[in-house]
Amino acid sequence: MNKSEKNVPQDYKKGYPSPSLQRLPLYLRQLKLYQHEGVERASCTRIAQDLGLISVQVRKDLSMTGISGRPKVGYNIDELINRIESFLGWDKKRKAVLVGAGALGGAILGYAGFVEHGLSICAAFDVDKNKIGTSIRSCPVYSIDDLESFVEQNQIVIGIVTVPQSVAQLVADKMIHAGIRAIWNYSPVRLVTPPSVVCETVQLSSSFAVLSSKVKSMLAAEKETSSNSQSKD
Amino acid sequence: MNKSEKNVPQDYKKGYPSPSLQRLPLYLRQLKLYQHEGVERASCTRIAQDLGLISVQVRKDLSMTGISGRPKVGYNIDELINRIESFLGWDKKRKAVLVGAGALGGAILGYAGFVEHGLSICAAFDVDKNKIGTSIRSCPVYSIDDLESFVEQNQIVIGIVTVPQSVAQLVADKMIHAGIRAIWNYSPVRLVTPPSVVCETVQLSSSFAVLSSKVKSMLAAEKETSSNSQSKD
DNA sequence: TAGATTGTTAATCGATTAACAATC
DNA sequence: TAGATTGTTAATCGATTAACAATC
Repeated sequence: MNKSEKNVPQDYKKGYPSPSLQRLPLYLRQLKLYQHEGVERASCTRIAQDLGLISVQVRKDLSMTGISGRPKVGYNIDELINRIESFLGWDKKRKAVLVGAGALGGAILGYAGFVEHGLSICAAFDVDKNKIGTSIRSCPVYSIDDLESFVEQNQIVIGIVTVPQSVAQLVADKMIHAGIRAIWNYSPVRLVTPPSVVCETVQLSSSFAVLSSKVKSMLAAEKETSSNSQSKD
Repeated sequence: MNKSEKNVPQDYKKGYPSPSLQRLPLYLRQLKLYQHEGVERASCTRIAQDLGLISVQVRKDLSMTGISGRPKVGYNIDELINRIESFLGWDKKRKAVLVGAGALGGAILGYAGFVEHGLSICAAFDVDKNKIGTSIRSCPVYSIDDLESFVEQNQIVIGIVTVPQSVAQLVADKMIHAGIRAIWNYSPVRLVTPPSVVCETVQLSSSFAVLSSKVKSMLAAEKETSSNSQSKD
């Protein structure tokens, strides 16, 4: 086996359907609500109802995790939570660094939810001398020059990119060179990464595009209705 | 026509495919790069190549906007940019308010990209007395008690929810009551809204779930490879 | 003209949903 | 038992991709 990995396919295993993966956190949150209420079991019917989905979809999604439920009864909530968390690897701590200690970086550092999902952001890095040496939300901010040694010494797996787009690829390259294995990219740049490094990009504007389209359709529909039955090609 | 709107369907018009809508900002960004380079025309082949897509998909997506290109030549970049922007309504200013002036709210206020997309955040609202009266990124922060009158007086269309989940529905209700027509929800709560108010939720953890799954598959594949050909059911 | 490209219809693929047997 | 539910196979739906004619 050699390190230049020629035959690593884009999908390491077979890959699970992305829409299903994206729904898992929804289930997890809902199940924790039930747990908090002291409920012990949940059926797909109930989960689906509470999340505005249909039960067969919930069942199929949950089956990814290998859970097995009991007819008429449903799933054991504690077990289901454990299954989802271990399926996503959220039961294990994954060490991460964040590069770009601006407003967006600060928001991610401050979002407690990610900690619950096993994400442990050990340090932030920036070029701004006013930030270097300080702490943001009890996370130390270091110089970008120290990124490589920090990643190596602390066996960091995940790199979070929250820098301006002009330097996003540069930062990613530094991360890759330092031995990072996964990049969570909040910049709009399509990062180039080797096949041995996975990458997931959060497109902040894509959600706004969907909202904008809905708004436009809504306003258009209203205009049409108000100018009664006056059709316009 | 009465205000209780019984027959407003979830999809006002017919609704465009969400995956296509989400790709439009990618095209827009790439086209602006070309424009910046002084290029006048772009083909789908080129756009697709630069974005890691295939040309027929780009062509189909762009056709939503009603653009027409010239065989062998491609599309006029200026025109295409205009088409995409007007298709999404990004050529018009949409007034918005943001409720929850925390770290996430601050990041959204600071993200210049949204301004370019016609989003004009006129004011932020919070309950924290230390924040009320201040400005975040030159956006004034008011008391949540002033939300309703502000929305009415300034004809605000969009409400951005960046509050903790415990109060998300409460805030949404206030927005709806004040006359907001669209909610951009950054809380993990499934907000209940009347059919006359559109809502788009940004699930921050869904992207992390996808990344986590990729990481897990990657690590599993490596383990398998290192423990050579020792298959394990 | 030849060849690159657009625009569109048809085929394919993948995800969602329906149907139904098994089960507690 | 009857009925609600799980688990799974089949059908449907929608998005992607292939094929190809039209065009500059």
